[in-house]
Amino acid sequence: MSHDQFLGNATNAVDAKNRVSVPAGFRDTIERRTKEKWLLLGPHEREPCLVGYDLHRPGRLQAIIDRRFGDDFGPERDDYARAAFGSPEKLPLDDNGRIILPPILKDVGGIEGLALFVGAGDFFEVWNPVVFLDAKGETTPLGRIVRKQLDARK
Amino acid sequence: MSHDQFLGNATNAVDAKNRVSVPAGFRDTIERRTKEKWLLLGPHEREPCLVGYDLHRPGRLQAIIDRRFGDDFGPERDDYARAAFGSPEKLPLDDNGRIILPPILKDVGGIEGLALFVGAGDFFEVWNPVVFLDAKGETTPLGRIVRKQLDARK
DNA sequence: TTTTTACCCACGAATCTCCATTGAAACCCA
DNA sequence: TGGGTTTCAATGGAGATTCGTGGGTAAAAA
Repeated sequence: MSHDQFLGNATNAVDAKNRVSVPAGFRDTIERRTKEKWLLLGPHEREPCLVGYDLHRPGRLQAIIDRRFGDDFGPERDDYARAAFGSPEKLPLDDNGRIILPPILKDVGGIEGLALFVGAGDFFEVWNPVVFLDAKGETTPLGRIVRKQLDARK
Repeated sequence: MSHDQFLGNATNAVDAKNRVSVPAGFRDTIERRTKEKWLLLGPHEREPCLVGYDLHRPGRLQAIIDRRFGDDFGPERDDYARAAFGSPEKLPLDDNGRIILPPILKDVGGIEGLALFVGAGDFFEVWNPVVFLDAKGETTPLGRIVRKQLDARK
C-alpha cells in the first residue's frame, strides 16, 4: 500500500559500492508524486543526517524564490538559491530500487554500514541509526523501533 | 521552465590549458533546456565568482528589462542592459564536456587550479573553492561539503 | 614564427546495467 | 489450518559504460 506522503521507516544496508536500497514504500511515493525514478538527497540544515525529496521540490523552491524576490536580483536571492539548489544531489533509482550514496553525502550525513530511512510527510530523512539513537534517544516509540532494527542486524 | 534546474555541486580541475570539465549533470541540463552544446559564462555581479547560464538566459533577461523599464529608455536601462549582456562569454562544450576558461574570466573569477560548480536553479556559479569557503563560511551544509571536497583533493 | 584554439585519442576511477541469490511475507488450496 | 508455492524486496557480484583528466597534434590567430 502506498501513499502520497513518506511514512514509516526502514533500515537498509550500504554496500561496499555505496549502494542502498530505497525502501519500496518510499519509491512508490516518489513515483506516484512525480512519475520519475529520481530523487534529491542533501544534507540536513540542522540535524546530523540527510534529507530526501522528490523532484517537485526544485520547482516549488523556484516558485518561492520568484514570488519572494520577483525581478529583484540581490545577494539574498543568490544565497537562497545557492543553498536550496546547490547542496542536494539528483540521484537516479536503478532497476533494483537502489541509489548510490555519493561519498561526500555519506560523509557529511555520517552514514556508514546501515542507513535508517524515516518518513516525514513531504520528505524523508536518512540517518546513521547509531547517530539517530544518540541524538534522539532510545525511549521514544521510534527510538525503540530503531533499537530493535539495529539489534536485529547483529 | 521550472523543471530541469541546475542542481548539486562538483569540484573539477582546471588544467594547464585552462580546460575544465563542466559537471555531467549540468551539461545534461543545458542540453535539455536548449538543445545546444554552448553555455554563457561571466563575472558575478556581487560575488567573487563566475555565473553560468544556458543560451535562453539572454531572452529572459530582455523580458525582465522590458517589464521593469517599460518605455523608459534612460541611462539606468542602458546600465542594466550593459551589465547583463556585456560581460558574459559564449563558450562551446567540447566532445569531452569541457570548456576553455578565458584567462580574463579566470582572473576576474579568482579561479585557480580547482573550480567549484554550484547549482542555483536557473543558473550556476563557478567558484575558487578556497574563496567560497572564505566568503560563505564552512559551517553551512554546502560549506561542509566544499570543505570535504577540497580536502579530498589534498 | 610563437601563441592560441580546436580536435583527437587514451587511461583510470567511478558509475550504471544486468543477472543471481536470499529471505520474508503473501497467497493458495486441499 | 497447515503446508507448500509464489512474489517481491533487499542484497551481492561481474561486466560494460561514462566521466573527469592528461597528453598530442593540427588548424587559426596574433
